[in-house]
Order: sequence, then C-alpha cells, then structure tokens
Amino acid sequence: MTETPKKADEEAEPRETARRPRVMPDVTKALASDIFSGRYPAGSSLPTENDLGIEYGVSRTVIREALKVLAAKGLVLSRPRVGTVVCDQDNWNIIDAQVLAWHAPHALDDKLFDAILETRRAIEPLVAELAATRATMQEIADLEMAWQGMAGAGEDLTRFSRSDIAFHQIVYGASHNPIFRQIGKLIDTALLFSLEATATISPVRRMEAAAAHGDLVEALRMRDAVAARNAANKILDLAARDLTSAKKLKNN
Amino acid sequence: MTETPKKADEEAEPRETARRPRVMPDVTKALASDIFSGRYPAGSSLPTENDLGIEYGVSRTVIREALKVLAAKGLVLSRPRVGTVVCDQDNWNIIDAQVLAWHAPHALDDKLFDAILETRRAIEPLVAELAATRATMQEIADLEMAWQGMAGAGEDLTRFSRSDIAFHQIVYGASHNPIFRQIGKLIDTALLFSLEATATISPVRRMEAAAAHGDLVEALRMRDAVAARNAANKILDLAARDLTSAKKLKNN
DNA sequence: TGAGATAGATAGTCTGACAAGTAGTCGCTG
DNA sequence: CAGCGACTACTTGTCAGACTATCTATCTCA
Repeated sequence: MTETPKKADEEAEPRETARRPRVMPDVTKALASDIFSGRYPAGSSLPTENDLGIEYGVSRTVIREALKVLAAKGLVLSRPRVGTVVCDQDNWNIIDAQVLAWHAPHALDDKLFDAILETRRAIEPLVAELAATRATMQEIADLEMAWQGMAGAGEDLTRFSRSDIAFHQIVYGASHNPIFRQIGKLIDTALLFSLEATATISPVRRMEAAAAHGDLVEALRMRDAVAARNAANKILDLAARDLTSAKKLKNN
Repeated sequence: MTETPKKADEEAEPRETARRPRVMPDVTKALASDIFSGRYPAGSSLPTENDLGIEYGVSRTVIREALKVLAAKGLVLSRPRVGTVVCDQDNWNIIDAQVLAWHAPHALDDKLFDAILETRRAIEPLVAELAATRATMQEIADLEMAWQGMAGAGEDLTRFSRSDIAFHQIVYGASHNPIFRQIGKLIDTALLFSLEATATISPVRRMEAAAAHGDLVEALRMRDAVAARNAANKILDLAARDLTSAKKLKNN
C-alpha cells in the first residue's frame, strides 16, 4: 500500500542533477486515492502539510496546491491550527468527472453505479426529447456517424464502446442545456468504468443496443420527441439489463 | 537577475482599495468574476502570474493557489510558456454550487434559469418518488417542520424562502442518491438567486405553493410514490409560473 | 472551581530563486 | 532560397526558508 509516486528519491546521491518531474497532479491523485481508499476516513485529519511533503518527497508548495484542488472539490477542509480534515461524503463533489475517475477504482461498490443509472433514468428521456427539437443538422450527422461506429463494430469491442460513449455525448450535447451537457460528461466517465464490467455482453445484445440507438437517431431526424423519449427508455432498459447480468456474473 | 517590475508604481490608486482582496478566497472569487464578466473571454490568456500578483497586491503564491482552484473547476488551463487561458464554457464545471454562485451575479440571463428549471423538471419527480419509498422517519419529520415554516411564514418572506429551500434540500436528501443530493445543493444555490426575482409573488400564490408542498409531505408520509410525483410536478408548475411572471415583470 | 491569560502548533502568506517546458526566432546547411 | 534544427526568451512549475495569523489546549490565578 501507499504506492505513492516516488521515483525521484532512489537517487539519493548528493548530486545536484535535480530532475524535477511535474508532480502536482500525481500528488493530488495520490491524496485523493488515500481518501477514497479509507486511509483517511471522513472526519479524520490528514498529516500536516510539512509531513505530507516529507512523505511524498515534494515541497510544501506542491502539497498545498494539491490540497487546494481537493478542497475545491469538497473532499477536504483546511483550517489554521486544526489542520486539514476529510469532509463528509455528502460534501464530496461526486458530480465531477475527475472526482469520479479518482473514486471509481476504489469504490467498485454497485451503489454508485445504481445511483448513476437512476440519474440516467431521470434525465436521458428528457434529454432525448430536447435533442429531438434542438439538435442541429451537424449534431444529427455526428450522431449518425457514431451510430454507424456501433453498428459496424463487429467484434471490435473497443470501437463499439467508444462509439457508444461518443453517441451519448452527442445526444447530451444536442440538448443544448449546459447542465445536461455537464452531466453527460459525468456519465461518460462512468460509462468508461462500467465498460469493463459490461464488455462481455454477447453480440446479440450488442445488436439490440445498436438497434435501439438507431431508433433514437431516426427519432431525432424526424424531430419526433415522443419517439426519442421511447428510444431513450429502451436504451436504458437494455443498459440496466446488461448491468444486472454483469453484476450477477461478478458475484459468482 | 530577472528583476520583476518595480512595485514603486503600484500604489497608483488615490482612493481606498476598492477591490483589492488580500486573501486567497477573495482573489479566487475576483478572478472568477473577471472571467464571468467577460473581462477575460473564453480562449483569451490571463495576465502572467506575476502581473496578477501585482494587480491584486498579493504574492504569486496566492495567485497560483487561486488559479489552481479555478483550474480544478474547469475555468482555466495553465501551461508552461503559453500562460493561463480561459477554457471554453463547455468545460466550466457549472454543476458546482460555488461556480454557480460566482456565475449568477453576472449572468442573470434567463437561459441559465431555464436550464435549471429543465433540470428540475427532469429529476424532481423521480426524486420525489424515491423519497416516498426511502425517506426515514426523521427526514419526514424534518420535512414537516420545513413545511410548517412555509405555511406559517405569513408576510415573512425571508422565512418563507428559507423554509422553501430547506424543504427541497430535505427532499433531495431523502432520495438517498448521492448524485441527486449533490444536484440538490446546486438547486439550492440557484433558488437563492432566483429568490429575489420571485420574492414579489402574491400571498395567494405563496399559499398555493405551500399547499402543493403540503401534498408532497403527505405523499411521503403515505409512502405514495405516484402522489409524490404528482405533487412534485405541481410544485414545478407553480415555480415555472412564478418565474414567468417575474420575467415578464422584469422585461417591462 | 472556573474564567481568562498564555503558549504552541499549523495553515496562510511572502520572498527569492532556479528548473523545465515551449513558442518564436535565428542561423546553419542543402 | 528553402527547409530544418538549435537557440533564446518567457512563463509556469517547483523548491526553500521565513514570518504571520489564528486557533486549540493548557496553565495560571482569583
């Protein structure tokens, strides 16, 4: 454990070569990992900035900037004299693609994925409706291309997944609602991590999924909001089914 | 020696330091304001860290930490030699209560409020449903108390608004979905700013709103998901109507 | 015993310096 | 003259050390 990025200290020679890699993002990620892994539970205090600097082999400046980033995302709170404490989970800005990316490797618990699925259930039908009325010609063309990437992927799972994610990204963008667009990016990140879980779905199911996505493209082209909503719900049904299958598979 | 520009010419302001923050959060807020106000448009470069330090009368350390926070929220991107550039709006983490709070004073444009209303339309009915099945006794009791605050506010508009916001916060929390909870905080911030716009609604409409909220409380107590959804939609209808009225009033 | 004074620890800020990366320019070579 | 590589200057990235502000905990004194 504590697999912190320490690659610059094995050359403890007093030589002043001083290779200084760009380390701030790595330190940020390492600290976030330590929080998500439970090494620093909610409510507990982190070591002092000086000690953290020693532990990671970087200056206090880097530690401070990393903590500022974590504080900006609601993970920690720094106060003079009392130190830096880990915030309660309710304060974590889980609606942040970066936070989710840090979080996912640790919390593979299904709860988060269930929450994301609920969110998709809430907004994707409406997003599809809005996209049907607001999508530009260019967006519909892009969507068509992404769909062809799915339908023509064959056994190329990577291409299928990538096209799938691109597809959703375009639909969210076509809603022309900045909040939905942002949530779309979150969903993208989540899909990236659930990819491996559902990568084993059968070709038949992939064909089903591609067909449902094709229905959505058609609905957008026809500017048919109702059909778009139905297609979105169909897509979600399939996604939920695949996720359930993957979950069962995992628990065996 | 790379001597920086002399500070001898920086005390040029004859007046009291009108906007010269001294601490990091203020600098962060000031920089964010300058971005949202259009002083630094998307794609443009900010002054160098040194110049910003001179402008705000703080050290480069403070400037750097402030920029790190802004970068964490997707507002800017720093790269060596090229400087710090303002990101495109699509990258702004608008789903962040702090960003919204910085943003709202400038962009009172109705577009953002419309986007938020669309978001509420998407998720609040589902949130109400989930709350009906998942709310704890304590949460229902809290909700009851918030509702009494609304119904008994009389002419105390502040109390009414505060109770209204607390009400929604509790409902979002009762969904027991971390993503919805986070979005709930966003909505809270938005409500705070739309408060002034709708503070002029008539007592009759406030009574209507209180009644609709009461229906939601009752639905949760009865664990009636369908009734909860209907009540949530009713609340949204009223909110939309008030917002439309306020908008018309403003445009006259 | 309790309230106020005090000491100490830690985040916050400042200063100055150097390293590292990069865009634009200069110079070399063909 | 053209193309391309080296060079320079500039800006962010990192480091080091010091001092300040603020808060907690303890200690002292009435």
